[in-house]
Amino acid sequence: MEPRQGHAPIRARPFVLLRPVRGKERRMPDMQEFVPYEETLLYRIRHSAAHVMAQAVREIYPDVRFAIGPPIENGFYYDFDLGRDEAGAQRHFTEEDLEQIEKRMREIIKGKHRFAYKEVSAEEAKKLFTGQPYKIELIEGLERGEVDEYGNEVKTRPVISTYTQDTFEDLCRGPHVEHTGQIPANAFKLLSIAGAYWRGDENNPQLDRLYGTAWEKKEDLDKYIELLEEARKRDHRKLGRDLEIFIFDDEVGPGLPLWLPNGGVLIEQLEAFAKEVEERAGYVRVRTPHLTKEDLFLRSGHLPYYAESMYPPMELEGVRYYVKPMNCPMHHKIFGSKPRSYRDLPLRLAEYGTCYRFERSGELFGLMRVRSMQMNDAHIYCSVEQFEQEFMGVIALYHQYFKVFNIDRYVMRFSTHHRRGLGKKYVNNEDLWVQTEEMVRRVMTNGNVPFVEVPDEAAFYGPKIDVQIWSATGREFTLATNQVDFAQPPRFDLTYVSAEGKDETPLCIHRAPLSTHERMIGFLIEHYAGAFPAWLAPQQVSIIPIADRHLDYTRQVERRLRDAGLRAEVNDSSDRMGNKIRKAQAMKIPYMLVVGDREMEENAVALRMRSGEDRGAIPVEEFVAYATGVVREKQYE
RNA sequence: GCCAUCCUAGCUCAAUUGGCAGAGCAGGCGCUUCGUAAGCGUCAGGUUAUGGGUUCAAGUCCCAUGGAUGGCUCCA
Repeated sequence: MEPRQGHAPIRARPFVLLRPVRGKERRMPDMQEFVPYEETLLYRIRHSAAHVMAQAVREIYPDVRFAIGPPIENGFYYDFDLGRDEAGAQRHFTEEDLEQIEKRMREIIKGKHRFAYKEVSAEEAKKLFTGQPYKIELIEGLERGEVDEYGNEVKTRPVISTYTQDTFEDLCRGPHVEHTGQIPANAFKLLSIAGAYWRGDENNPQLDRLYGTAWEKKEDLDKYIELLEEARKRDHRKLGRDLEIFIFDDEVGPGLPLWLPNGGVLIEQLEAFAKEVEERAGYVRVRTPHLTKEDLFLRSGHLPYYAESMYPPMELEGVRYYVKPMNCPMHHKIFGSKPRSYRDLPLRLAEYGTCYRFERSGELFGLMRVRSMQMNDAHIYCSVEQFEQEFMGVIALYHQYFKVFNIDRYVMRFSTHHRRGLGKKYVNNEDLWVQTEEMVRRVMTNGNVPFVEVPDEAAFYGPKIDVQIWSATGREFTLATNQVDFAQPPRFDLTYVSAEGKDETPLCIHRAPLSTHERMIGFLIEHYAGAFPAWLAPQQVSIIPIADRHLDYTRQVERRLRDAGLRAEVNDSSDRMGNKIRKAQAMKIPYMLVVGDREMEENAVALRMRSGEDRGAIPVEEFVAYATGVVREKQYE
């Protein structure tokens, strides 16, 4: 996969990058780059552009109230509260405002106004920002020395400072460029208007956020715009439709994908692969229903924590049933279905389970975030002594899969609990949290697996290792997950008899290395830009007769390839050869076999690769051996 | 769910800003039988997302609903 961005200095230290500041700030780290973003010129340019934008906004909306305006990856934003109009309705920016603001920003830049730094006392600061409630709140936070502008805790009491350029003074710790003239007037652009909650809390008022991008020079801006366009072409939502992999239908409902035949092939191939790998790794397959009684989810502890993301229950003969949002409780039931001995452990129950989760409408995102999904799920029941080996076994599976898919742009995130969530987001047993987290930390460290630790991202029943990936358009998702569960086995009274003849409670590892079909395929479409390796490609071979007299022969070739297990089809349309090739290319079919008089004569086919490479005529049997080999070995050409 | 924007044929997009809904690609049919990314012709395809309103007249203006997109929030 191409680096998403190779030309901009970005934050390098994962701990800085992935600090839990939410949203856009989290990004794929580039391990090659060691200059902290905060220390780059680009950071100053973007930060300064945000201030200039704020000044321009105030000139249009004099009674605007300012929130915060930091540099971010690729640009900057500023949050504003435009107040209410005469009718009492909240005012918002319009598209025309954007143009006007951008124009005004260029004028301010031309003025070469100095950015003047000033330290102030909290008292002075509050006086300076009279009538600016958000700034006052920030100052009070700084005064108490508790939180920074994002609401994150800080250790030391910071200095309160302001920067002034031209007529505009803003609460700010910098740094900035020396004067507005150092912001390249032709290398920035305002991008969009968005709503954003004050301090990222949906219970707070929603502000108007203006996003902009800024670069050191125009060519960088142009490159960035081009990059965005390239990303759009790679977007699985576009490719999914063009390549006829899946659709969404209004009448079916949002977040409920319909898999077209091509998508069906992808699913079948992934499942066959998973089955093969899991069987070798000692998993056994189970199958469980889509529905269960409410009691099961009360027992598992899901209902009190996650009822909001579950579809509402249906009541039948006085009993409430839920569509399952996960498979674990049923697997627990299978574990508990008979007495277990330590000799049964580890027991690895696998199922590509079909789950339904109610995601709020605005949270849906193509295949990456859906309401119906099929998980590459399994639950491993093991003793504490077996934990390390089992946990590492799962990490090894990840690596095995990722190697086959050539996935290398990811971050393993160690998601731990946070004290403030105990009893709410998390099972209330801090000792067990600390203990299992230490266990995972040790296992990962011993196994030499790089990871970043992020507090307050755990599952409600235990810590986990998530594999974080980025969509073509830059959104972060958890692809695979490997979770420790110390809470559910006791809730289900799961036990096994130890060698000493005592009842012990097993640990449970929840794992989904291949994610869900939805997210995995969404990711793979973008990862391969639709050009799947042959083993996954919905159609592997397009057989192209040059003229109708070659039709019979191509049908024989088709028969031979299908017998060999290849997904091949003759293009028998009245198109000319060139157009048949063009259509096969558009569908990103790995192999095109052109057949004319010469090939027919020699029982051969002329092999054209998806890359455009012409490999010339080869015997049919040679192609069969070659293609089946590539498929068998899951090679990516 | 919240804020903003958008919704015209399967896809990509037009329609002189309130005055006869159109093109390319894709599809059907016919002709063409061709050597590595677009052969020619022809036909069909639409209650302009849905419902209501304003108007002599609505794809265009207003309201509601649905869906999508960019963010925010959320993400077991």
